[in-house]
Amino acid sequence: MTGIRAKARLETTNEIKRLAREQIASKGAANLSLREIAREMGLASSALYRYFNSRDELLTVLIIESYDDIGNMVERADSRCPRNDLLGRWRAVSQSIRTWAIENPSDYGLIFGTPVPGYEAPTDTIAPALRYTNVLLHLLADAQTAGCVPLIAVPATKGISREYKRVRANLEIKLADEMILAGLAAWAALFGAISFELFGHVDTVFTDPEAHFVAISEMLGIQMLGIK
Amino acid sequence: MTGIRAKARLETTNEIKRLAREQIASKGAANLSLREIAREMGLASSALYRYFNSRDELLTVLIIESYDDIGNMVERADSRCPRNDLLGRWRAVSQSIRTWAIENPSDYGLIFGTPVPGYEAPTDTIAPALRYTNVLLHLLADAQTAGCVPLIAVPATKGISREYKRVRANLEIKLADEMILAGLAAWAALFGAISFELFGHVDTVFTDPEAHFVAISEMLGIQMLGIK
DNA sequence: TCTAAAGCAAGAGCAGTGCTCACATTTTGA
DNA sequence: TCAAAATGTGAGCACTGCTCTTGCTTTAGA
Repeated sequence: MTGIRAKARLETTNEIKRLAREQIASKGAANLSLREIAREMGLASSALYRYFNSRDELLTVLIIESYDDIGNMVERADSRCPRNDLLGRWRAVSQSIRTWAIENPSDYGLIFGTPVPGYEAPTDTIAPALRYTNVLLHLLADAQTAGCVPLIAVPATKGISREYKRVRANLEIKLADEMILAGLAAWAALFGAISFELFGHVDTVFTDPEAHFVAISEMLGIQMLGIK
Repeated sequence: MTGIRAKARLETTNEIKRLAREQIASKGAANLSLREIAREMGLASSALYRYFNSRDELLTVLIIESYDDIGNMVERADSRCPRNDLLGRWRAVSQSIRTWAIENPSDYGLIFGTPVPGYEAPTDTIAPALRYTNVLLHLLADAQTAGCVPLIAVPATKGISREYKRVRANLEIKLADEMILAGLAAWAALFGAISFELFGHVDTVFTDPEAHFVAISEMLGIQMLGIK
């Protein structure tokens, strides 16, 4: 039997992660201190290295868990809506992304903020990071199937059709040019708005950032799904 | 005469800032090390504190300079256009922001990326941070005066009119609700698109990110200025 | 059941960080 | 000329991540 020790190891590992999350929430990911965790647990700092090889490894584990978290969240938000209620699905998806971002600001910063030079996100993070994007892609595909046409057409600029042909090839979903443009623009606006809010560029302007976010999301949905 | 010393002080200050920018570009703002700067300059680390009271103060100065830099750029781009060529001004403004971001990626990251943990932006940064935003605001005001109405109206969501009333009061420019929403949404989309491009979220998809950016900007201009 | 191996914890130690302070030295301006 | 202000030094404090040796305890196999 691998009894006592295995169980203790699991508990210790979880306790480390729990305290790490607490620290990240209160003082930011960059100020995560292994020594402080050890102190709080009544351990020698060196003992932690039996459980995580480095500070970065601990961070990576937490990040992956978060990615799966947002993936789950977005997928569930989407699937709770009737499949033909496209605007409702868009609302649910955009709202769930913002909620997650606000609840996990440091994770959001790690994913969508300034890349840390030298820190290479391990390949383990790529797959979970794509889950929420796929939700949008399927939403766009369903919209196109339902006959939706974005309100604003693709402006005639050189090179665009060639670029979007490449996108279509990569994505394996045959989206029209205007749908690609509308989708990417909405995506950019969504994360732009969240970044502004989270990184403190609008906090002097708004008292109720959620109301503003909802309005933006609403507008994007109308444009993207071609609702008049 | 305040000769030799004043000149030397200016040179030393500039050298510190130069090396700091170098470090930020290569290792990220979070890993900016005053001791390393001192080492590279052949100074005692304590000597740097004659020029900047703290690491945070150095960061603040760099941030303010960056804000002024982008502010200048955007203001000049705008002023080079005929005042009544609204779409032309929007094109110039959005294009100049992207250009600046690409030419100064680490400065862009410093301002619009993940905030440096523990760093609290002092009030000195507010004024320069508003310069580039004011350009957009005046553009919106001119558009409204010219009779432009955004293509997509404000969706009826609770709290929005109250929020935008506050915005109007703060900004001293009487913009209609739909103009505020359209402007802020365009603003968010712009910086969202640039962040995606700069922080490496689309580099596997596009070979010509500029073409895509122009298309987005074009679409936003049409929506915002109500061009049919 | 006894024993060798593997797992775990401790504590000293290294190299790094921001920052302070007492102390010299140099330049300035009255 | 001479005191005051500006500048640079080096030691030192409290903190960090991480390594390594040492000793103890649980585990698994003969």
